[in-house]
Amino acid sequence: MLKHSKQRDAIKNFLADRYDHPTAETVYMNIKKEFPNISLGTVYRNLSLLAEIGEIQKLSTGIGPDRFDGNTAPHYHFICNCCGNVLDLNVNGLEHINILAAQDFDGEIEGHVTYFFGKCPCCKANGRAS
Amino acid sequence: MLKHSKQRDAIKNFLADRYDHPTAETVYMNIKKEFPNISLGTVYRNLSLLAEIGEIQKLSTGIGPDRFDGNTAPHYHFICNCCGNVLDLNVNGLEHINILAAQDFDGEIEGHVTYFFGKCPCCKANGRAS
DNA sequence: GATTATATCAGTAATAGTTCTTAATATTGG
DNA sequence: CCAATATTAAGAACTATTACTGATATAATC
Repeated sequence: MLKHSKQRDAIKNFLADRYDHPTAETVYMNIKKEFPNISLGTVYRNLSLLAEIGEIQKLSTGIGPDRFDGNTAPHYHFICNCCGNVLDLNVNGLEHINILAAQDFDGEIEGHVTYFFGKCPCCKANGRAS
Repeated sequence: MLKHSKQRDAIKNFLADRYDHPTAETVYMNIKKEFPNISLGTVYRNLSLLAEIGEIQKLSTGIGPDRFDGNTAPHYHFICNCCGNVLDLNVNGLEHINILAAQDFDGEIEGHVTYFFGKCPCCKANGRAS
């Protein structure tokens, strides 16, 4: 049974307003402005809980700490090899790749996770190296 | 300047013979049979080094520790939601998804990482739940 | 509204996975 | 063979995350 909590609300609302996929640490630092006594453990617990019930998305990019996304609409993510920023990426026509994957596979494909890597618009414009 | 090392060779050869994507810990346990004094740090350092120069692949699935794959030929990976095993998956027609991703994107897509999730053939056959 | 059950909390300790440091050893170019 | 230096083993340190604790907040029941 799930009880209401101000801390959890604040975490969810904070993520809903951002598009930069903050880490647990960043969420913690920011929620602290509103709840000076909140603990990092509470932030982690609620982020995990929210991700589990599908109200936020957890991004495990393999580079640094996990990141969180308040946007639950289906979309993909791009990670800049150069500056490390994580950007939203709308990619059409990728829905079918589960079917492609299932072609020669005896198990059951239920979903996939894809991260794109490269140079973000900013780093590309400034000629920075990957 | 890269010097030759027996330990690194052993790690690379070990991975070349396996198709189960072992973790650093598993590599360590096995190499220990041949080099009883090898240290876990050495295993980690060489795995990172080998991945960096492209002689093995590092898999950061977001679930548990990183895994390593001696097969450098392009292929995808499947993670069983049920038993956690990581399987190789050959998926045709996925080469173009970088182009799809680049469509509405001002940066530069250099690559992607995709993990498929679901029920492996074994868990499916045994009717296990995800 | 008071009572009760329990989910959540803050604070902190503990863990997992990985990287770093150090002094000794192994490899290679000259 | 010798000097230069990459690599090693051992263990400390570090980062990210989870677990434990007793206290507090929330919601259901009386």
